[in-house]
Amino acid sequence: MEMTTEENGLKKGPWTPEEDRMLVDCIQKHGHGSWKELPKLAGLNRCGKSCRLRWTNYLRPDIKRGAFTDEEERVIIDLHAELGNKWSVIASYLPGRTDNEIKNFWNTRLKKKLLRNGIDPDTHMPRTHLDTLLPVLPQLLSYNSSRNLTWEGIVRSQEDAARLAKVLLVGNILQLLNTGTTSVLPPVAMETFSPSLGSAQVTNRPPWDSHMMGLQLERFTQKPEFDALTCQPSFKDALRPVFQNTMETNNVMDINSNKFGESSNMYTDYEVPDLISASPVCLSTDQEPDNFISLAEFSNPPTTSEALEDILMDDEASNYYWKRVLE
DNA sequence: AACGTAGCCAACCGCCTACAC
DNA sequence: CGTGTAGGCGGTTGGCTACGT
Repeated sequence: MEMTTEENGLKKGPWTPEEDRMLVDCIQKHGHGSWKELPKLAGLNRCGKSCRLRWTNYLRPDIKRGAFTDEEERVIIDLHAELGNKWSVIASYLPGRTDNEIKNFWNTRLKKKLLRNGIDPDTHMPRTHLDTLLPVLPQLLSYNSSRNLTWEGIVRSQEDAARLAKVLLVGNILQLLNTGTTSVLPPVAMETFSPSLGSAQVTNRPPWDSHMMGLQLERFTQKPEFDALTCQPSFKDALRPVFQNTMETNNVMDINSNKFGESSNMYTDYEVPDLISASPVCLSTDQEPDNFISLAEFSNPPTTSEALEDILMDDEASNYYWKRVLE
């Protein structure tokens, strides 16, 4: 690898084992009180900043090497949802991991994983339905066009479309209640609709990771009786029965508490699922990518998407709640 | 075998903040 | 209070490697 040298004569680029040894020796002898003075003390032709970075990100004895565990992954996702790109703060919750390492892990893997799961990595909220549906549109089209649709099939597709519209609307209502903005992706797996849509090999997941779902529900339940935007009675009353069970059974983070991270089990109370397969018919076990999760994982513990499914699948209940919502 | 591409990660860059003077 | 400097932080780059064509 080519060695680069700055105009001031200081070396840049990758560190050699010899340089590493000199730096470690020096810090063990003298500590690193002044990073500016350290290179001279160590006999290194590097700037203090470079030495500090090398030490903190690579040579420090308490650095934890190796792949991130699932637990660490969950912590990072949840902390990022709370803190954003505060890598140094996030690193403080993960002993032995550096901010740089976490940042790289986030940018190269977690971000993509969340995107695949339909979650916007910046907001930790579901991506827009267009973002989500467009990638699978060709599959949906090719699947349906590959069949000779009978009238029954056509009607079925219409039903699918109606169900999809309902899901989108529920998602938008939820987001409106929570953030005052709309545009949200369909929060349930495609197989919810019908086999005609469910056969598409699409990366589905619950609408939000469990943690965020907890926040959503918490906010949801703490909404004032009247909607702040419309000064009308909130939709929550109409929807509350649907979520009651979920709210009672799920552990949710107390967003009013500043004790984030103090609970020893707060990261084990829920799972951040990966992806679920769109259709057991379509995907055999050995075909499933490792980032897919089973439907069983998806449905336990109960989530809002289950509640949504209840709305959608139970026609009587559906009619009742939708009547309430639309009134 | 050669080439192209994507993923990964160490290291650098530039900006911000705290602090000393 | 203004200025200079060191340290810290997040964003970005560039090289290495693995994999696909």
